[in-house]
Amino acid sequence: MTDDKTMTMTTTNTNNNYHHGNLREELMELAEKHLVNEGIGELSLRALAREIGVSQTAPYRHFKDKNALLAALATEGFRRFFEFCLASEREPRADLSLLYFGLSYVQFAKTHTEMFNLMFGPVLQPRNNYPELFAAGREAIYKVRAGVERGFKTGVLRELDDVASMAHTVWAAVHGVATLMLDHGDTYGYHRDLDLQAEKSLRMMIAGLCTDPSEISRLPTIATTYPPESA
Amino acid sequence: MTDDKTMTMTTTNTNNNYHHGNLREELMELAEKHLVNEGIGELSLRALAREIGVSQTAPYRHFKDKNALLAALATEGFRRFFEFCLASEREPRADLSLLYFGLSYVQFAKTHTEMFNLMFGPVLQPRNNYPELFAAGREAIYKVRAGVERGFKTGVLRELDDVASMAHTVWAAVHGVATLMLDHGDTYGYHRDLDLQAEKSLRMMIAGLCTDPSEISRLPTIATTYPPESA
DNA sequence: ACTTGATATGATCGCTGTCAACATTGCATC
DNA sequence: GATGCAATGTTGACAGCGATCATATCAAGT
Repeated sequence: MTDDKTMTMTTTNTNNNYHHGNLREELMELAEKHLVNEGIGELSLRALAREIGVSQTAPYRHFKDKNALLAALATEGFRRFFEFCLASEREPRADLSLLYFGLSYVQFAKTHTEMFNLMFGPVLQPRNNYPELFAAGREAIYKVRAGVERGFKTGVLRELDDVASMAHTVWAAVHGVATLMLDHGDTYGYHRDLDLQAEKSLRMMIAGLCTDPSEISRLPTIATTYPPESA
Repeated sequence: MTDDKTMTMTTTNTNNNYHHGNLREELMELAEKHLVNEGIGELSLRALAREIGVSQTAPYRHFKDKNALLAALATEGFRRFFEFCLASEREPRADLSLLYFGLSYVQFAKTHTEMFNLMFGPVLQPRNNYPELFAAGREAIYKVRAGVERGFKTGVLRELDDVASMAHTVWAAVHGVATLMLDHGDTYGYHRDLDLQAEKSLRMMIAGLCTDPSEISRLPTIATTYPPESA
């Protein structure tokens, strides 16, 4: 659309039109904007280059191919996601912490849908070629694992199985609620409060893993007000 | 590859090379084959037409665009899936029936990965333009709903919430286990038995919704032998 | 001043979905 | 049996895409 090549530069720019000087970052920024607005299907390296005002092959100096850019984007997305979850990690009660993590997960999926699909969907699978992205995914799992371990130590979680297995279960519950909301939101859809439903499902499943299930049902639903205020 | 236009015809063919006579069905069959073997990314209408030996725009006589063919494919996929779940519906105990449904779901996702992603993934979303596909999705939900209702009537499921809400929860659990297996199989991956893990997670979550949780843990794991023999 | 390495360019290939105009066929109707 | 029409398939073209190549330009270190 905007066909101007007028100084879209940001930093490290020595006012030179041949070398852009900051292409990689700018590509990432713009790519994310397009990802958010138009979705992954409409994201094209050529369009990005065109919009930035650079030749269509310039991006290939910074990313081996399209997927490499997407992988970098997804890795950055995980960084955002971890910030997004900080509040839930601060909760001292392990069962509530897991619930809050789940709510964060669902909220993130809802507010960053395309990014979520990119991070957790099948596009960048398998992850052999993206070690950073792979590591980010593992880090996410370890967060749940830590929550489960804490739940064991404090006695709020039933030790139905080993830590890894129960962490997998919690993750599956959380992941299921989130993806179901995205992938089948309109199948359930209309006239149903999906946020509230998501929270109810999360509570039911997590409560089933707790020594005192009633505890997690005690406090009022907070789907609409979560996360507290940060992020 | 095979550049021959030599009699790939099947039925209703009056030995005429201009009108193929059975193009729609043949497109679907071949498309599914490609979907299974190469994945959705490599599926191209042109390639299909080429392979069948018909002009590259012929498919558009039968499908408005590529997504329309994918939608038809997904709808057919649901039909297969329902057959795949028949055994689980025959189980009289509601809790076990839900567990078996979950196992079917996971097995289907594992053995028909690309189809599963097409059916339940974000590619064909929203479903406003695919009423048949939409209806198929609803039908799937109703099956879970029926299982939950049965669980209520026979008293094996705790009435933690209304039928719709608990059906959503069960579906989320099942969906989560399956998609987690696909989307993050290699993140968890290596040296873990994903089938067994999936079953364990399903059991834990469903047991949490049962009046007698121990019951569902009693019988031995069957992940590797499910479904029984049919399909 | 000269080399070197990083970066951007333009041309090009093969692929895709889609469209408009045209050709062929089968079937229903006269 | 001839005619007309709707369904079906063809031809040719267009624009957009990812990707690769040899080449041009620049910045910085020697």
